[in-house]
Amino acid sequence: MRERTTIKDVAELAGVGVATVSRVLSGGSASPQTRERVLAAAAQLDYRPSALGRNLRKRRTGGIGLLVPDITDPFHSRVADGVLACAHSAGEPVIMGVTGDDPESESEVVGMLLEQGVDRVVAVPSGEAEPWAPAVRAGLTVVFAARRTAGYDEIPAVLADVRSGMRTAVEYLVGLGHRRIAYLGGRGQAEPVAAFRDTLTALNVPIDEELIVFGRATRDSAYAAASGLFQHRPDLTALIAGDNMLGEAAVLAANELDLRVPRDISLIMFDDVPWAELCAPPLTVVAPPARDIGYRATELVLRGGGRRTRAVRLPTELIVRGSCGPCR
Amino acid sequence: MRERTTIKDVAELAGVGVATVSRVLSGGSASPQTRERVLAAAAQLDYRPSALGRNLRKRRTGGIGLLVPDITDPFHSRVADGVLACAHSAGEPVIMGVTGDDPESESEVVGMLLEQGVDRVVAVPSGEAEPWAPAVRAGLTVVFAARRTAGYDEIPAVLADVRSGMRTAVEYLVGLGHRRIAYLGGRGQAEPVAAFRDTLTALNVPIDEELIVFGRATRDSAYAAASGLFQHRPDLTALIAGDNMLGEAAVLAANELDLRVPRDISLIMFDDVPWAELCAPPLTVVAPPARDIGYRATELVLRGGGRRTRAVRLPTELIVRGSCGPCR
DNA sequence: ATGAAAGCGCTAACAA
DNA sequence: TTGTTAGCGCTTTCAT
Repeated sequence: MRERTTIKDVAELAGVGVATVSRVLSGGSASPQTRERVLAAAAQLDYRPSALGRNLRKRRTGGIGLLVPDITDPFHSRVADGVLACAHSAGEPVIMGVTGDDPESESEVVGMLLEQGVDRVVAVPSGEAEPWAPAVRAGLTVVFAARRTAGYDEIPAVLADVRSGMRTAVEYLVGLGHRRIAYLGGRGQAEPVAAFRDTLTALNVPIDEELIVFGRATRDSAYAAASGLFQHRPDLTALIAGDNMLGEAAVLAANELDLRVPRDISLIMFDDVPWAELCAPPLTVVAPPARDIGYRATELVLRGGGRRTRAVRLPTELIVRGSCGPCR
Repeated sequence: MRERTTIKDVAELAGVGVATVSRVLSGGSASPQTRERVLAAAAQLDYRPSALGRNLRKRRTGGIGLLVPDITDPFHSRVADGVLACAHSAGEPVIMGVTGDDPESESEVVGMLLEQGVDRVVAVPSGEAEPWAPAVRAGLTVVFAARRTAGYDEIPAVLADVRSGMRTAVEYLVGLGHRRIAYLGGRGQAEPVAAFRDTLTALNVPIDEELIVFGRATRDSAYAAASGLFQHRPDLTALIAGDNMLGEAAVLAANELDLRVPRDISLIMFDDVPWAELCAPPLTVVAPPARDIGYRATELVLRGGGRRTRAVRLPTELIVRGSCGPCR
């Protein structure tokens, strides 16, 4: 790296003091003359103020931290995209880390963020509480996106309204005549299951515990769970997958077992992804506003976390395509 | 943000000078006694050295910049994942920005990186040259990933070996009896088209310029291009799509026009994505090692760009699934 | 082996 | 309006 141009160089070339340069560049008062000279010098030297020096001095690091379980997951990548977009328009750099949904790794990343002096972070948390202790102890502003973590109810969160999304989905299926509906969920997410149960109850459909199944956060585990469900319970007529990976597993398993969709089994997936339209038949989904979640979470963190905001819930949308049919 | 614990606090509590703390924490020499005391104090105060202070002092910002056109694109998200993984294991934070493949936006992001004092960047460039002028002028180490930009041949790049990938794909198709093969590419990518032409020539298949078509970087444009191709040239028997978005468009357009794959048209897509297996029929693809590209590019940038490395090409893999059949 | 002191590039008080 | 100066938290000579 070549020697960096500093404020001193600019001051020298412009024949003024460093403070004047600083003032001019941050829009402070200066005589038109001086301002001119400083600007010219800065331009000539291609000067860029060092965020390092500035932040050190201001005792606050700019920038916002972004933490997602897996950037290759289309849902999380859309959340990230929203965060990036908002941060960009606010002129804030974003420091990103992936956790793999592993609390240990999450701790590391939080530590890294702390070390970097980042004082605002948007995170899709693993759900474990411990990794966040150092962050709150250090007093940084965190906003959770898409999920929250038990024990930190005071940390604001921007979430999809899964309750209403689940209600819509289940009502749709029940309206089609289905009664033996399975829910294939991810681990550690209490809310969707609760909503699933509640809706069933509200509609007077008996809850069959065997039809509530969880996969861990790997493709194989998801596939195993879906496949197991289909094989053990051939009486099943509909399935709701809790995220796109689970949905993918369900489609794959159904294909593999020669189940016809929607004749043999109706499928609904939480999360809308490009391939949902490409499937045969195209998948009916509950679409969460992933990008908005990221965007709004970032707005919130930029505003300092919003004193009284606990959680904002963004509506989901049921997109009916071809994967659900009347109960056989 | 609460008052940060500084090296001074630790020194005070341990009853030593700040220099000693610094030394101990960075593995310098110290008497076992002192070391003990310092470590204890640091632990008690939950001290984390500020990267800000350190970097300012060392006159080099740690961290590596990452620049992709679109983080929601599965290819780029895998590249990003590779970068993140490598950076993580090297203990380097990554500052990320998206460009939307827009040179103007790219310039902005590069400027932001420069301002942050980042001195190493991995980028999937838009292809335009101007945005990179400030970066090379400032002397930062850049490594391109997946693409390069004309005019900056001295900047090392980690690429998929599209030439050989293209050769494999075309040979496979020709082996199946196809002769009217279309190529649907993205704008501004010269290499794949050239490889397409060369392979055709080498195999004595006449080149039909009408069958070489480009879409811009939007879904609509890609769809229009694919659809137009199918409609204007019903004699077409095979199509190669240059990336996953183009492939998606091709599948969609084929469905829409009731073309049966592979009976009416054989399809090969560059890039392997989860939905390729979900399609009916599953898509035959040329899989580029996206994650590796990111990983290797990061290794390279960490090594300082490798004095004499110009380009490293990683092999692709033809994955035969069900979207290609014998020529009708 | 350890501490004192000099900055790294910047901004904010304070003077002039 | 402008310049001088004192740090922000850290590492690194240079003495001790």
